[in-house]
Amino acid sequence: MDQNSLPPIQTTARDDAVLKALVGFVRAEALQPGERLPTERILAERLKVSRNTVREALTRWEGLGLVERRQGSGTYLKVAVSHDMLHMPLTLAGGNDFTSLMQTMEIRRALEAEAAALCAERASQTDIAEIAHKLDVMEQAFRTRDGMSSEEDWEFHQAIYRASGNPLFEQIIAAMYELFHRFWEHPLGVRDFGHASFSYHRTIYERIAARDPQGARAEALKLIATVEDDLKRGAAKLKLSSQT
Amino acid sequence: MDQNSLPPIQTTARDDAVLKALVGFVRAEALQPGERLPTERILAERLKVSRNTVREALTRWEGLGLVERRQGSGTYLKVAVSHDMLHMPLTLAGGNDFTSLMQTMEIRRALEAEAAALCAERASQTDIAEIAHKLDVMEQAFRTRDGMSSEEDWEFHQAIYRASGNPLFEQIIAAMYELFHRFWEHPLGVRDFGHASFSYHRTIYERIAARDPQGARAEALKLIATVEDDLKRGAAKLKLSSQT
DNA sequence: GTGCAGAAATTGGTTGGACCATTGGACCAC
DNA sequence: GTGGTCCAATGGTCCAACCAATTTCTGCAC
Repeated sequence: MDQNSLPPIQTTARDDAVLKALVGFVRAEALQPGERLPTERILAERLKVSRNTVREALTRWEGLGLVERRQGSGTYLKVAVSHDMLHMPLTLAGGNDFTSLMQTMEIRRALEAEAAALCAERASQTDIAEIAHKLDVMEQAFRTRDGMSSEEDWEFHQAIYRASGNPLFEQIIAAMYELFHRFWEHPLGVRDFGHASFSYHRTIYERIAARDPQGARAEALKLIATVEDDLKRGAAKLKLSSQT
Repeated sequence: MDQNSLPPIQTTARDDAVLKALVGFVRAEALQPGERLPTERILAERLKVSRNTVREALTRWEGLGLVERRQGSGTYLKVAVSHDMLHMPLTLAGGNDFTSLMQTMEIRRALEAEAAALCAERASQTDIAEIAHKLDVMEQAFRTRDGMSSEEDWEFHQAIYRASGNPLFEQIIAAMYELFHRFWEHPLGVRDFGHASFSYHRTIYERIAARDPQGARAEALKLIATVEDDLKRGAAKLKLSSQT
């Protein structure tokens, strides 16, 4: 017998109903990320539920990163929402040692290479222009500030993930990046980090623009390899003892 | 100056504090997944916060899938928690359709290949024996039940992820796999699925046992490719219209 | 008019208390 | 045993008020 043919009955789903209504509202008003949603009090009144229920629903959305709440200001949409969204919350048992750091780099290596290849296959001309622009900005920042271009660097990579046509790349690598940063800016410092990988950004871009998936993948792998080397060298220099 | 050395002061973070305390409680009591947490009323009293605040905190955990609430019964732990968890809520626009499924397959392709390669490099003899065992079980199940070996199949892959030495592979792919199943068992049915990919399991194992990272990666890619083909064919057969 | 300090309104965060709906066990009649 | 009934425990919802951060308005000094 198929278990799915007899799903458990849903007796109460107030807050789910609130979220559904909210999705409808966002659609109807064509709200964009960054815009403010109605007040909790207004929502409660309009939807004929208690403010408490509204808050539980919004808390869930906040936990999923869909909205941001600012006390005294309001609740703001962070990403586009739709009624057929699928949530896949994933919690990682992150460590703070060097081993964990290298583990995030292994994930990033796999995804970065694939994203670059897919991007070379599927990016539109607009996408490529956007990537080129981010590259220019990054190189400019790199020269004027001599190496301190982590923010612009990141934006360049994000543009590639977006152009890959698969939003999961950006989401997963962003999580890795956060884990990465927790460790990296602190014990290692930013110093001359990034010099070695600099030139590969342009070569990746060139392979993408040339519609060469395998080339893009190869260049991305080279870039990640230099980053990993930098990390290993930095960690060795600091005599980190956690690499068991 | 390092921004991390001067974190913004948290004047209100009651519910975060509640969750932190709860992590401590789970650790102290060595609670296992499936066990029941204290009641909301008790938590509120013990932590000297209002029950509403406790509820907001638990709502967040529930949204992240860490905990399950059953009215009239209690709140139950679903997964192991720790204080250095990293939450990575992934959101797919497009829900239950074929596009989302293919997007998860792209992620899996990237990670599966990397995991197989790392496994070939780093697996211990014990790991390899374990993988061989899972492979035998799977092949046995495949022959006796003629294709219905999804459970054993999955265990084989998990053994590889574990032997890669990086737990992130298993965690991330597991999330993808869950979505995969939700779609695959229901609209597509299990039918003759898996026949095409069957032989690659053994070839992957052979490359791993031979310590051949590139070979293992190549075989893993072939396996994923056949799975993707199967999915496309199955979806086409069902005349799914969501592949825009 | 301009600029700025302080008041007032707005908005999310928290509290405490009440009641409802579901669950699961205890108890009872048969 | 079987089936039902009752009851206490527990999560779900509601209300009304107040706190804290933010934004907006107001009015005064210049």
